[in-house]
Amino acid sequence: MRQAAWVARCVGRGSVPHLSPSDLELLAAELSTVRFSRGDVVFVAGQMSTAVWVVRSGSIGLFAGAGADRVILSILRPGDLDGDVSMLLNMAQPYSAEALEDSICHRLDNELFVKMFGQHPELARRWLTAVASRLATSQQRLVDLLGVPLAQQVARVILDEAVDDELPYSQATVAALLGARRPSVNKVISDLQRRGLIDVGYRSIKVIDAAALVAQAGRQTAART
Amino acid sequence: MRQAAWVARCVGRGSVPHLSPSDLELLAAELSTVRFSRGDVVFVAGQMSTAVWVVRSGSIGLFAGAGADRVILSILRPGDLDGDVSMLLNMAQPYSAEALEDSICHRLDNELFVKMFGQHPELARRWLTAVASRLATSQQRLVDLLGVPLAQQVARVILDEAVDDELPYSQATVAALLGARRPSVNKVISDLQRRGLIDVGYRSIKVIDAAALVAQAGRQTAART
DNA sequence: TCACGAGTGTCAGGTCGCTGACAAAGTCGG
DNA sequence: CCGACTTTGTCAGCGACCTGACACTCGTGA
Repeated sequence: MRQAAWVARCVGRGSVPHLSPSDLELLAAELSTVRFSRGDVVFVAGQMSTAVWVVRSGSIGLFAGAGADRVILSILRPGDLDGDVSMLLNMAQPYSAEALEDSICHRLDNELFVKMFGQHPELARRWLTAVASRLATSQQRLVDLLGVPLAQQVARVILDEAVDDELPYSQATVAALLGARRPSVNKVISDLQRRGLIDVGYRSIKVIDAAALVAQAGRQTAART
Repeated sequence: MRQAAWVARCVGRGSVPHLSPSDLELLAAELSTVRFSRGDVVFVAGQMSTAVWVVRSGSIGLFAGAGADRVILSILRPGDLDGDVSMLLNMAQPYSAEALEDSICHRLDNELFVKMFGQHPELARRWLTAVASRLATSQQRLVDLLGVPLAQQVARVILDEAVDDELPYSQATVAALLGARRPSVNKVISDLQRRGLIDVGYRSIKVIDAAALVAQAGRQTAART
């Protein structure tokens, strides 16, 4: 029950509208909760999606490619959902999903998801907002990576992905986020540590001097013609 | 009138549902048509979006960054729409839009757009599909660019953006699509031409041997764990 | 039809990031 | 508390891509 309310809150972050008690019952009936340990696979690329996932805690990485060229498209955090797009477009999952930390997710069967959002326009609107927000994020990622030296890419990804000024991922994970190689990323990270901008631990990066990191990231504030 | 029907067809490509005659009247009342010459600016990054644009003909490039680091996030083609995301998220335009060819666009004021889609659920659903489709495309672009050698990136972009086996853009534009520099891209293109895969002209690339280009692009067919 | 701007072709030199490898340090289950 | 595994730190060599430049060709508008 409480889970259903939480899902309703999270779809379309920041918005406030609630579900009615009857909605909650409807949701809770089909809503299942699944725990994943770090490294567990949530779904695999190439399969048709049968359910929509909502992250409750932890973080889930979306992986594309294989072997050394495996790349992380995005990291899902609590409140994020996935599987809806490939369901909507009736396509196979274009990426695999894997827990980057011990995580808890909710699973909604496709049919239920569609029914729910078909019946409740204001919920559908928040869904639309959620998808739009992911699109904006994905495009921002393109801007952050295209034609930018690795030192800046690393700074940007640290700033973007850090929660409470901490990044609980291995440097190999950071490299996969950038489509770069671990030794190259390590060189940048070591340099940032020596300069006192971050603190590096085992599978952990902590932000010490956020302002300096922002300078390092060197984002354009405005894009002039 | 005919314009309004066209917009209804295009939102959410491939779907067939029509608007009712009254919808058409409603749309046509506020729908304006604007012509752009190559190089004309449609909207500028940093501004709040006041309207949603639908491309009727030609192509519109979405640019981020400034000067030599200007990068193309996406190329809008007939049927594509833009401006809706930043309206929905109530944010400033994160990129500028500029005509890459002589183009014709339709403009819908935000208010009308919201009203239309609020009143017509099946239209709203196709809008959702359109946004989801753009998200999938944006993510595919990340996969196509991250950690991939330039020779493959160029082949992929030619295959993806070509219409009728032709790409009517300058090599500088192709370079901006990749976040790479023109001389580097030119080297790859010259090589492809020498090998007979493409034909290069003034502001034009034609695909000759699509199969060989696909091989050159070297995309992973499936992503294994 | 001529001049100018836009686009293409090319190059030498420099730098950045990759390759492949190895040692050292941290973590965790048994 | 030990051994296996994961993660970090580092390096030399190399290749890919960038920098900045210049000549040449193609359109286009006066």
